[in-house]
Amino acid sequence: MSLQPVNSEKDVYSVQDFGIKGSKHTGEFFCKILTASDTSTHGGFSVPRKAAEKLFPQLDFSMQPPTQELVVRDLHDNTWTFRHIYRGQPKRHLLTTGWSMFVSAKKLAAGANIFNLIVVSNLVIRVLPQLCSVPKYVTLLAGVRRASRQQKALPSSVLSADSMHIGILAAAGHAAANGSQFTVFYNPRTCRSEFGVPLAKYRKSVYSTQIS
Amino acid sequence: MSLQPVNSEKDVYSVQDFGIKGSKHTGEFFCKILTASDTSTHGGFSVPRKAAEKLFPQLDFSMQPPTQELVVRDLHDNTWTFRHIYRGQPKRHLLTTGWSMFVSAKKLAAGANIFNLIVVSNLVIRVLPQLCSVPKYVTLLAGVRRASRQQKALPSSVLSADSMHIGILAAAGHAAANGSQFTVFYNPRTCRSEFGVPLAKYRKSVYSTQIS
DNA sequence: AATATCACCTGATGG
DNA sequence: CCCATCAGGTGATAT
Repeated sequence: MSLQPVNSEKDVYSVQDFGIKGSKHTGEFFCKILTASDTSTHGGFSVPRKAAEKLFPQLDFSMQPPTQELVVRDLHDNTWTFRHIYRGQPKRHLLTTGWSMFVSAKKLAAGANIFNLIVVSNLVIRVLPQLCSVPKYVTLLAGVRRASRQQKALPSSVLSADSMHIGILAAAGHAAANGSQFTVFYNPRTCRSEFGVPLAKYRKSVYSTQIS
Repeated sequence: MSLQPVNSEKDVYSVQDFGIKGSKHTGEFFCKILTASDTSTHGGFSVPRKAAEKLFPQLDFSMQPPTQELVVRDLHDNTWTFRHIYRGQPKRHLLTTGWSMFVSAKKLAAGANIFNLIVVSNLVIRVLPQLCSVPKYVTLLAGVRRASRQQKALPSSVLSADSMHIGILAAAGHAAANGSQFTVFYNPRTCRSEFGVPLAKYRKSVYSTQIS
C-alpha cells in the first residue's frame, strides 16, 4: 500500500473512480479453479474458452497463430504482462510467457489432485484496455491456495505489534509533515479463504463512507 | 532367438562374422550410467562428447543445427532410429527423436536420485555404417535398471520347467524334421547385474568352440 | 568444460 | 467438444 500526500481536491478519488466501474462492470469477471497444469512450471494458463472470448480483447485471427500481449494490473497496481495465444489441436486460449512469474509471485498452487480444490482469495486482476479502442475492464479472480506442506512461518518482527504501530505512525507522520511519499508493508493474509468476492461488492458492503 | 535349419555349409557362420569384428573393434564402445534426464519422457539422451566425436559418424557442421539420423541395431537384430543433433548453449550432442521409444522398449530407468546408480546390462548396440563411406561399427552399452518399486512378477507359466523343455524340444524337433523355422522366446533376465562386458569378450571367454 | 537439470513452448490424446 | 494432462524439443542455468 502506497500512501501519497494530498495536494489538491483533484487528487481525491471516490471509490467509484478507483478502477471498478460499478454496475457497468457487473458479470465481467470469471473465476477458475486452478489446475495442476495451470500452476506447474511446465506450462501456461489454460483459459476457459467462454471467458477468453467474452473478456479478452479480440485476437487477430489472420495471424498464425493468433497472438497478443495482455497487460493486466492487480489491486496493488502492479502490472503483469502475459502472452495470449490461440493454438493447439484442438485450438484453445492460453497464457504463456509471463504466467509462471505471476504464479510464483502470487504463490498460486493447484489443489490436491483428489479434490482439485482451490481456495479463492481476494486477488483481482483487471485487463488493461491497451489493445482495445473502447476501454474495457475485465475482472479475473485468481485462485490461491496454501501449499499443503507445512510452510515455514515468515519470521515475524521482533518488535511487538504496539511497537510496529508506533513506528508506522511515526513514518506516516514524518511523511505527512514533509509532504513526501511513504510505504506501508503488510503481510498478505496466509489463511485459507472459502470465497472470492468481487472488489466492488466488498467495498459496497464494508465502507459506508468514501475513502480518499 | 530365431533358429533356422541349416541347408548348406554356406549358412554356417563363425562367431567372428557375427557382427563383432574382433580386435578391429577393440575400444570402440562406451558405457554411460543413465541419468534421470536421459530416461525421462521429457527429453533425449545426452551423449558424452568424447563418445559422440569418436564413435558417431561425423556431423555436417554447415547445417544449422548439425543433425543426422543414426540407425542402430541391437543384439536381437532389431533396428532403432535416433535423431542425433548438436545444439544448445553450450553445444552438446543429443539423441532426441526415437530415443524415448528405445527407453520404454528396453525398460531403461535411471537410478535412485541419491546414488544415481545404474546397473549395466548386456545390451549392445551397433551403429550401422549408413552414413559413412567406410563401414564403421560402434558398440554402445546401455544401462538397465530394475524399477525400484516392487514389480509384479511376470506371470510364470503354469507349466513346470521340465514341461517347457519338453515342449520346446518338441517344437524344435518338428521344425527340424520339416525344414521349417521356429522361434524360442526366453525371458530377458530381470536381475541386477554389476558389470557390462563387451559381447566379443564374453563370447571369447565362454565358448571354446564355434557355434552356428 | 562438460553435462544434468530446468523452464517453457509445442501438438497429441483422451476423459 | 472442452480442456487437463502428457510427450517431446528447445535454450538457459546449475552442478
